[in-house]
Amino acid sequence: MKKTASELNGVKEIARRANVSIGTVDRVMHNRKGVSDATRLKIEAIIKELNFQPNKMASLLATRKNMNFAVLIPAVSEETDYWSYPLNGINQAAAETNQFGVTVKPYFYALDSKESFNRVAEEMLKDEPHAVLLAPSFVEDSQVLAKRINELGLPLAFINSDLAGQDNLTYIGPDLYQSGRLAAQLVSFSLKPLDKVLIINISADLRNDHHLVRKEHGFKKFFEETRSATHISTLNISETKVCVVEEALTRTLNADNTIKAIFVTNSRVNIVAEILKKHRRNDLLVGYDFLEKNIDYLKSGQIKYLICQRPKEQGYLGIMALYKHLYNVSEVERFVYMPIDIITKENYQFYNG
Amino acid sequence: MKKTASELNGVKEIARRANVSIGTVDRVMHNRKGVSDATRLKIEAIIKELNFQPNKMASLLATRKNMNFAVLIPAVSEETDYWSYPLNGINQAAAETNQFGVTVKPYFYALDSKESFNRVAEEMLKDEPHAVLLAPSFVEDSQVLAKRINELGLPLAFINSDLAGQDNLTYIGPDLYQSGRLAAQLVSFSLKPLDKVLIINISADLRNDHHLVRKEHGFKKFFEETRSATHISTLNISETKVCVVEEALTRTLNADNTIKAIFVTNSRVNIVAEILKKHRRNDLLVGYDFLEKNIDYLKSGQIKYLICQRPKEQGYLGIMALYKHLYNVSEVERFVYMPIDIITKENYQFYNG
DNA sequence: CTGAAAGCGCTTACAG
DNA sequence: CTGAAAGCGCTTACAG
Repeated sequence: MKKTASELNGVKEIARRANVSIGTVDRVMHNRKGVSDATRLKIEAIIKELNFQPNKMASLLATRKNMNFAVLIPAVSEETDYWSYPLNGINQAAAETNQFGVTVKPYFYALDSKESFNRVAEEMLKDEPHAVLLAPSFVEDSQVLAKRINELGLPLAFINSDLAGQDNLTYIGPDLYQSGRLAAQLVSFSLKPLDKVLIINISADLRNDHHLVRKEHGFKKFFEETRSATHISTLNISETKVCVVEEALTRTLNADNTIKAIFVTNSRVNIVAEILKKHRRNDLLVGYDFLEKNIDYLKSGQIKYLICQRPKEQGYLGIMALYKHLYNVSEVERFVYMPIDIITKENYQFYNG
Repeated sequence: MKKTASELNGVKEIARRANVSIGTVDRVMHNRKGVSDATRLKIEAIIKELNFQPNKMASLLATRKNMNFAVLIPAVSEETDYWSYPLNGINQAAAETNQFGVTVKPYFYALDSKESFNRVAEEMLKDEPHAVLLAPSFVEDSQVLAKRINELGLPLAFINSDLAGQDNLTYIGPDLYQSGRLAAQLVSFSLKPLDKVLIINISADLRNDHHLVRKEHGFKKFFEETRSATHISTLNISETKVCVVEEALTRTLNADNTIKAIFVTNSRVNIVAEILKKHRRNDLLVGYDFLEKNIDYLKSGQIKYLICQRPKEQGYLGIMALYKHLYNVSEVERFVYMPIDIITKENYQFYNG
């Protein structure tokens, strides 16, 4: 059944009105060269007049576009299953974009090894992806990598932590300062007048872990601004072994028995929980991340609050950002800050990570 | 450029292997009748062997499927902008599914009028939608409507509150009992030994507002289970006017000056906040929902915690569920419980509603 | 019960 | 610089 001229759809209708072939319309739509200014202008005017949006599905079908996205993130380790959550989100996005020809390939590096990071990055680049999702660790090495990716003209999305001065498409992750403030507020709600607060930073590489510093800063700032007289001290521990943490922590707690609340600036809060439990203490303990170990202590009451920043959603949104950019679905925001979630014993069941 | 026989794609390859035409393959794929058992079996075997998934985009393009989804939700009112959040989510989903031929049309009813609910429902049915997203109010009227929608064979998704015994595709919303428990836990973290707690239910239709009952129940249960000696009383107020609430509240608070914490079981917590502010009280106040008025009192410190259940995401997921079902994208879960979010002065900025 | 052909709306060589 | 034709993978009448 033929259509009357006036009810043609899409490119055909435009071609009819402009008195050209659909091939030429296509050329103008995609700013390809080889079209006279006169026809180009004429066609552009008609496109504008009709507010024409090309049919994405037809276009995808005709191009049989196939894109592979590389994902460079830490491997799930013995110590932490944190990275399984972003990976879940990434896989979900992969499943949803698969029908549009997207293939997602993850490359895992060891969180404690620069060598592994660089080796795996090389591997990834060799596979010539069309876009990269990166969780940057090792600031300098990540910067070098980001530069190379930029030079290749590939869209680059960061999750989990940002890298200043890079030409990346988007950053999707937490606002660390504000999460520290939130932790402080939660502590403040339960604190009695003379209680003291202890901040604990646990990291094998304290100097380079600017994450912890930003959280600590937010935490302290909250108490400053509320003109609280609460005494706050900081304990830095540069090893992640339980016995080392235990020794340092015990010494500190024994020296001052008015410490009633403890803020651990990362997911290692479970180490502190284990120690407090052993010593039958019941301090107000606040830490980070929806890890199995941490949830266990949440259930037992040893940890009161966990602060989480939707790691799964970060992964999901990271892939979707690349997809939306490359398939012209919509504009992508340069900064996407995750909501800061508070998890307790009474709501962890419904949290998806 | 012709392909060699062995690298045909999709239906063509299957047709070639089965020695039939692609039309017949299509019939089998969609379980249409008019195919001999022999050919059907042969084709099904090949489909299985190849693990063949038809190309969605091609299929969509060929069918030029156009679907209109009806959305029946309360209108945003003077009193509350709550329903603007689900609507945002719905609009976002509408934008994303639009390219697949989905049109979403919202129908708004007045939250306080059964008559309006039923009138607007009729309007909606007259437009003959292909699927319905419903936020049920007025239990009985909603049940009647749900039955009719079922009889029409239309997929039906509920958001915000469930309706028992209906043949709906999915329910996406909160677990009210658990949110009450969470409120109790938050209160308990700040409570001193002899402090008393007041629960306030404010609703023009207290008897039918089973929402409030479930939250209250969860709240009390938490204290029971933790074998707390905390005294908890309930104040029911069947009018939503500030002066009425003020009178009842003032009387209660004057009668017992050991009340230090107040749990308002719905979004009307801002009314209580206003009154407490006027009386220069600083009780620990916990309530529901990310409304502008509530956020204002969160900022001023009058409200300590707001419990929210992602209204925007409920709307978004509701539309996506209908879409996934009708376009065979994936299975839809029968129950989707939202995470229970805790909002305070220090994290509301990053909450999207 | 089955096949051949036209079509969905866009893209891509190819020819001129 | 431009057009005609074939094709993406699936669906839909129509004919037999």
